[in-house]
This record gives sequence, C-alpha cells and structure tokens, in this order.
Amino acid sequence: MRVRMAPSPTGPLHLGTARTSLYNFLTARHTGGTYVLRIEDTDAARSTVEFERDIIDNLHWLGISWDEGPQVAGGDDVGSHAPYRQSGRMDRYAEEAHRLLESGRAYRCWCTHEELEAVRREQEAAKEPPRYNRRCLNPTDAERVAFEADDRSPVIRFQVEAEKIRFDDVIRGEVEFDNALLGDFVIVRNDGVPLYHFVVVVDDEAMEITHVIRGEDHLSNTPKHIALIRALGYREPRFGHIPLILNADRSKMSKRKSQTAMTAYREEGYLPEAMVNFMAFLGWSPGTEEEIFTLAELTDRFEIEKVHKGGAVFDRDRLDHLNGVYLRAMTDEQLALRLRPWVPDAVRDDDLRHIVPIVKERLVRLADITGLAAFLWEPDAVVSSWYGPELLHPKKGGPAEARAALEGARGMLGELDDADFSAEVIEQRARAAAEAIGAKAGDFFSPIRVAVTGRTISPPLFDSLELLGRERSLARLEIALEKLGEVPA
RNA sequence: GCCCCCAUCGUCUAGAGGCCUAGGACGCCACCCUUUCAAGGUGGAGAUCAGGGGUUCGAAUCCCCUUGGGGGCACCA
Repeated sequence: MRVRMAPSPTGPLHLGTARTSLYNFLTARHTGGTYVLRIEDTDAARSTVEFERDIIDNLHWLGISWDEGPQVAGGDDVGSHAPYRQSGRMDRYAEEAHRLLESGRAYRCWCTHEELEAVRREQEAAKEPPRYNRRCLNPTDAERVAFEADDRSPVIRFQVEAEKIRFDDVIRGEVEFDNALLGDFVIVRNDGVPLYHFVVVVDDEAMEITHVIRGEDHLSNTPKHIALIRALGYREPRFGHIPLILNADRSKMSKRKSQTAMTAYREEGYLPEAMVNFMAFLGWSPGTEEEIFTLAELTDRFEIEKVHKGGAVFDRDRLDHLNGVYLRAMTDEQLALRLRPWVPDAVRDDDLRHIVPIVKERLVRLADITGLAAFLWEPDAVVSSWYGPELLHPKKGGPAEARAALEGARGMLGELDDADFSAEVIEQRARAAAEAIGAKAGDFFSPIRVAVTGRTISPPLFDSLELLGRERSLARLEIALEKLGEVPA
C-alpha cells in the first residue's frame, strides 16, 4: 500500500490537512505501507517556501513522518519516485497533456473569460446546468487560423465523456456519478501551468499511489479524476473520503470562523500528543470507551475502514481537557522542559523545576504558565501594578481587615529566618496569626495572596511565598500596605 | 439550480436486528475536598436514536420517502 499527503504550500498547515495527514500516516504505519509527502506547488504565485516550512515543521512536530518526499522545507527529495514537488515535474505534465491532445481526449480552447461568462449566464437563465459549451471542440480551419493570428494562447480542456462513473469508496462504499453533467474542464492554463485535477492524477500514477485518502470535499471531484485516469491509461487507485472538520455552525472549518493554523495551537501551548489524540477522534474511534491514545497506540489500533462518514465539529473545550490530561501525566522534569520556551531565560532551570509542581494541575496550555507564575519573575513594581487597593479587601471585610492581615503577615514572616521559610512553616504560622487576630483563615490569606501574587487567583499561597522568598514577599507586603493607605479607610 | 455525501445527548462518540427503559467522554449543574483557582471524588440534568412509512416475532441498527445539514460544480488546491 502506498498512500500520500499532498499539501499545497499556499498557507500554513491547516488543521484539516493535518488530520488528513494523520489518517494517511496511521493507515500507512498500521498496514506497513509507504507514506509519501508531495508538495503541490504548481500555483507558483501563491506558493512559498515559508509555508512549505510551516507545513513540514508542524507535521514533524505532531510526530508524523514520511518515507518519501522532502524531509525538510526546501530540502532534497528522498525516495525512489522523485521529484516530490510538482514544480519538478512540469515536463511530465506537458507530455501527458500532449498525449491527451494527440489521442483527441483533450483539445485547445480559445474562449475568453468574457465569452465563458456570457455562456454561463445564458445557461443559468435557461436553467441549464452551467458547463462549457464545447465551442472550441472542433474549430474549422479558418477559426483556428484566426485564433492563432489573434495571438491568443489557448487553455487545454479535457473532453469529458457522457458516462456513469462508479467507484467503491473505502469509507463510503459504492458511489456513482453521471459525468454527462460535467463540462469539459481545463487541465492546462493558457500560460502553460497544469491544473490540480490533472496534476494530481499524473502524480499519483507516477508515485504509484494505491490509496487516495483525502477530505470529503474531493468526493465530487473524483469522477473527473477517474475519467482522466482512464483516458491516460493509468491504474485506478482506491479512493477514501474522510469527513470534514466543521466550524461550530457545521460548515467546513474555515479560517474565518475558527482558528485553523496548527502553528497557532502550537504557540498557545497545546501539546502535539494532545493534538494528535484529539484529531484522531474527530471522525474515528477504536470502538471502545478508551480515549487516551499515543501516536504509537493509534498506529496500532487505527483502521481507515472504521472512519465515520459524518463531519465532526471542532470542540475547543475537549481539546483543552485532553491537553490537561497530557500535561498532568508528565513528570515534573518533562513538564519543565516543555515549559522552558514560555518562561524568561532569567528563570533558571532549577527554579523552573520548583515552579512546576504548583502550576501543573492548573495549566490548560503551556502558555498559561505566564498568568499563573509570572509574579515569581516579574519585578515587584510590575506585580503591584496588576491590582488596585480594593482587591486587597477580603471577601468579608474592607481596608481595615486587609490592613490587619497584611500587618499580621509582615510580622509573622519577619520573624522567620530564611531557613524556616518553607510552605509548611509559613502555613502553620499564618494560621496561628489569623487566629490571633480573630480572622477566618480565608479572609486572612486573601489580602496576602493579592499582595504577593498580584491576583486573586494564584497557585497555593504558601508554596508561592516559599518560592518568592522572604525578602521579596516582605517587600510586596510593604507595597500593598502603602497602596492600601492611598485611599482613606 | 444541478450532482454527491451525511444524520445517536449542546459537542466528540459507543452501538454493525434482540445484551439499549441507548453507554462513555467534554461541557453544564449540585455536593465533597479546600487558603483562591484548579485538579480529584460523588451525584445529576441532558438523545421518544431528525420525521414518516415499510421489512421482521423484534430496528438506533436493513429498505424507501421527506426534512435538515454539508460538500462540489473555476484558467484555486
């Protein structure tokens, strides 16, 4: 079995493309087949190496690898069926287009956009299906001479036969189309650039692809491909059309309505393992109630035949949950490593490792580390700018209670030396201090939390104090006290 | 408009004729734990399996129709 993924470097890696890649990858690995990556860069105007890099890098990031094709952006082709970039196969397309012309299955067309548009409008008015009227199918010699003299360069159209096309889709079963409804479509532009429906067929044959697994949006295009394959005398691969990933309104997932770029998820701190697990279940399930799967486990269990037919709505809440599951399953050391890019260099690895335990079960995405722990590395002035004096007031109380708590904390922490500055000791003393002034624990801790972390929501208070250290904790209490004084009590 | 595909809780799904008075997960709501927030635990609401006809002793599961949704009909991929 030889399967392929054929992204077009005209944009960053799309979630839908990523999932199709995943399904192809899983299919190849599960069956021991070969996975090919092909870059569809015929549209030179829109294709860039940057997008190629984004696609390849993010695919690698997910853990998806391929046996043939460029392994790095702009890199050399690897594999026995090179080239793997369409831009390197232009001669072949020209040859095949010529063959079609010679055999009479394709013809040149000189119609202008305006003429085409006029015909389409007429057809619409007459309630006929809009398709090419074959005006250029058999030009008279005089017409041909006139066209060529006119200096207009023609496109090449494929002559579609009026026949029923039926195929056995790997996941949908028997599907039948009537090609009589299709118009003769363009396979080569008038500037000589071959078009998608044509090159995809030529490439799949050249690369000996046996199973074309792609998005459902290509289902309706398949009869065109099969007609081309037959006209060219190629072997017909099996086709499998996987359901689309949907926006919340159930339309095809699009940039306008959803975040579609894989990079964006990566930058927010979603883990590749979570993305993979999540995407795998958008249209597939092992048939059991298990739902946490590593790439290796998916490779073991995934069967393309079990993929659903219906589209699946992208659900961010579910992704968040899965990401949290993977985050919490990591050891502190592993998590510290993953968190590294989101934490300033000034924070030493050793310190970071100490931070992990207090944020681990609170993180949804790696980027959340900032909101949770930035108070540890930001200067006192910055932290104090995060809150106003009212935030220091405990739920049940005002400035007086806040002041009492802050002063109590100052006195209590002041008595501790650095050696005693541990979460356990601090907690013990804090509870005693609260009791001493007759405050409820929560009301006593609240002002301290805001003073030290700058927020009402934070990691556990005593661990936070320990990590911040005696000096800085005391300094922040001092600042809070000053801030309290700014407003008359 | 034409063609094709699809249809189980809000969402992802289990279910391939009797095990289903439809199970799990996310989300939601309670309660427990608790210094905040999380995490965790317990419980709950939530789907007459889109609707209607068949087939069958028996249908979420098979067939047909309707409805709804989606995709495709480019000198984009």
